[in-house]
Amino acid sequence: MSGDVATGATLKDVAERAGVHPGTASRALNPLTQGLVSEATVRRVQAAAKALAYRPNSIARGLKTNRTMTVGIVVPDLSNPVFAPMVRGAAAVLTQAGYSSVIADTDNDPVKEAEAFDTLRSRQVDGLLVASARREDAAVRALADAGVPTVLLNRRTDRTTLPCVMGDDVWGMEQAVRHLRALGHTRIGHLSGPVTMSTGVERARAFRQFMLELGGDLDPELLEECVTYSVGEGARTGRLLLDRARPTAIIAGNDQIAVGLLDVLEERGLRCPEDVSVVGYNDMPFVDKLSPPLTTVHVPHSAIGAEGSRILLRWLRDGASATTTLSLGVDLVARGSTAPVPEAPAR
Amino acid sequence: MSGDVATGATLKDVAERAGVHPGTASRALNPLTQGLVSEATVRRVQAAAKALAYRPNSIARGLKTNRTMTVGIVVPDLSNPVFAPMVRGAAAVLTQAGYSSVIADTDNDPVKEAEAFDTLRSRQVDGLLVASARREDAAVRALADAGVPTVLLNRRTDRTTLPCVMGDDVWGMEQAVRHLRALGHTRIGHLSGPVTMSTGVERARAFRQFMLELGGDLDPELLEECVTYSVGEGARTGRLLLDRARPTAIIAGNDQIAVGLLDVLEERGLRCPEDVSVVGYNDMPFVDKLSPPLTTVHVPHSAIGAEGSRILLRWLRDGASATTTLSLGVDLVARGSTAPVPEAPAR
DNA sequence: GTGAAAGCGCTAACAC
DNA sequence: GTGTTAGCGCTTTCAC
Repeated sequence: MSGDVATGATLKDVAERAGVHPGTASRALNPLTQGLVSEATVRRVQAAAKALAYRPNSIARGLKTNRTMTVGIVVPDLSNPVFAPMVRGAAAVLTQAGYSSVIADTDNDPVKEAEAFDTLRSRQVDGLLVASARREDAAVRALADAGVPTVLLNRRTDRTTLPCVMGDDVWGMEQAVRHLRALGHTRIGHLSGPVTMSTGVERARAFRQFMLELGGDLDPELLEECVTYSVGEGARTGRLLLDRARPTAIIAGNDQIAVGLLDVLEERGLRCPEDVSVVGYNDMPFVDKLSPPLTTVHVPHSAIGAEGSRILLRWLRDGASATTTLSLGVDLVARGSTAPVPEAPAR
Repeated sequence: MSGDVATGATLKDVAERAGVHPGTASRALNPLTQGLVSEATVRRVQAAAKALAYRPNSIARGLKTNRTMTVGIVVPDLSNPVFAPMVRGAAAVLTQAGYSSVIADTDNDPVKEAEAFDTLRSRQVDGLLVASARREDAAVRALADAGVPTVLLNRRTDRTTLPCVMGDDVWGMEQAVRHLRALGHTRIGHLSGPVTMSTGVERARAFRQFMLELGGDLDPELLEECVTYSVGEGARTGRLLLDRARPTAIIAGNDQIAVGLLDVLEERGLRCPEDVSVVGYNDMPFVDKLSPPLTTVHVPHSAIGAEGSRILLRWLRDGASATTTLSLGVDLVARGSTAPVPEAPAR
């Protein structure tokens, strides 16, 4: 018998046992070509396959068909609560369609990202789901130029024709500003995300737009930029902002930044929401359990992964991309960290 | 030229361009066999490879060498903050060693777990990292029987010889009980994890052991079992426990359960930690920001993934498992949810 | 030091 | 309906 225990029986073994040619066995086992084979043979082959615990070697199949039924998923940081659900949503759809998911974590490092693309292409993945794109991303551009089926998740590159699925940042920010304006706030600060990422600039741009439209104070003093999406940066920029301005409310670029800001507020003896209202972005797990529970914009991360996968699957099936940018709906979730503007100015 | 844009040049193309035989090109490109080829040829081949942006087809290599340099990682739920860092830690070590990680999310479903194993073996993964094992797990047993290199993470099966890396549950629980006893608590409840999982029973067993050793009230009234590790189950069992007993402290099977319990405490008008102290388990991200900040046992999930990968890698290299069970150190992190036992009994 | 040739396990075009 | 054949891209004996 060929093949060791872990490797298992080969198609040739099955064919031999069923007394047919390997080609016939192949046809009998493949649902699509099964019709070309007599029913009796199909049964015999299937019985043999079962008896030998035959497990098709999909790698050999891939070599022949030039399709591996594998998709690469590239994320900047899997332990970030934003990306794990995205991967999960993607993997669920892909598995359903018979695809496997190869994961690569770039650790927010452009070099590692490029290496990941290389490795993944070496492995002949049929397509790529990329959540790690920066606005200027040579590696992603190379992917696009090479014609590798690729769908961007959550973040997009500037001037790219690659399909992209993301939360609707403009609508999310509109809801945030509207909510705060409705509570009477005009002095609203913004701790924006990194300018190197589309989410950072697009939310910041939308912030300015709606402050203008909805009549808030568009004071440059109230704007601060985080270098990364992190608690530490939220604290750093929070201090900077509070040092020179007296906002009654602050919108953070994401929930981590908001958490850092909350720490700073406490450190300064400022109460949230009595003195300063805070709005986050993403609605990470358990931010509803913070004190105060965080008002934030809920983004359907799992759906982003799932929809991205569907677009990629369609691309793979039809052989052509649909250059869609899909903006998924987001919802402001009002919780305890926002309240009406205080009578007297803060501090 | 063979191969389309996305597929790229093949080894044959490189050989042609360098004016050598494909076999020679193969040797020239492989660091291990490079010595067999003249330096001049090596340079010519490398130049050709570079010029054609040659990307070795690792799937073809795998077919020949019977190694895919791929590891399957199976988790019950990637969006659970416990497993994402574990996968990340594993992937980092594996990538470093030249392996890719294929992820499978079983959604806590034994059927999906078995299917995942099947798919992964079909794909000829060289080994498996399994974090979804239940105590009785036929699929995992089949893996072990088949001799598939497999390392269990975080949870183990009963009577298995498979190597396993986990946090030291006994030591974690000892610290939890000791901490509470030191604060004067004797009426300590336990909302244990599912009995179907090793972590559930082992923590519960350790709880009983140390309550005995350290002189707590080992009253069956103070014990409750969760069916899943979830906020909902924490709330359900929390209500049950509080309905019939008056603990001054409760140790939860994990942080999610603790969060559910915290909700119930509030719903009953019981203050934490003044009336009831609460201890969680895992130290999920942001439980330090809860109100009160959760005292919990920190488990090094990322290290579990990393160490598990190292054991698997060694197995793959040496061709034999070392049947280790590696218990990684854990640390109780005392925060605001635990306090000295109140003078008057709770409620 | 390099070329020739076989073959990993499978599929697909072509016979019969 | 089923067998035959070729070959996916690579590695690896075996010659020379």
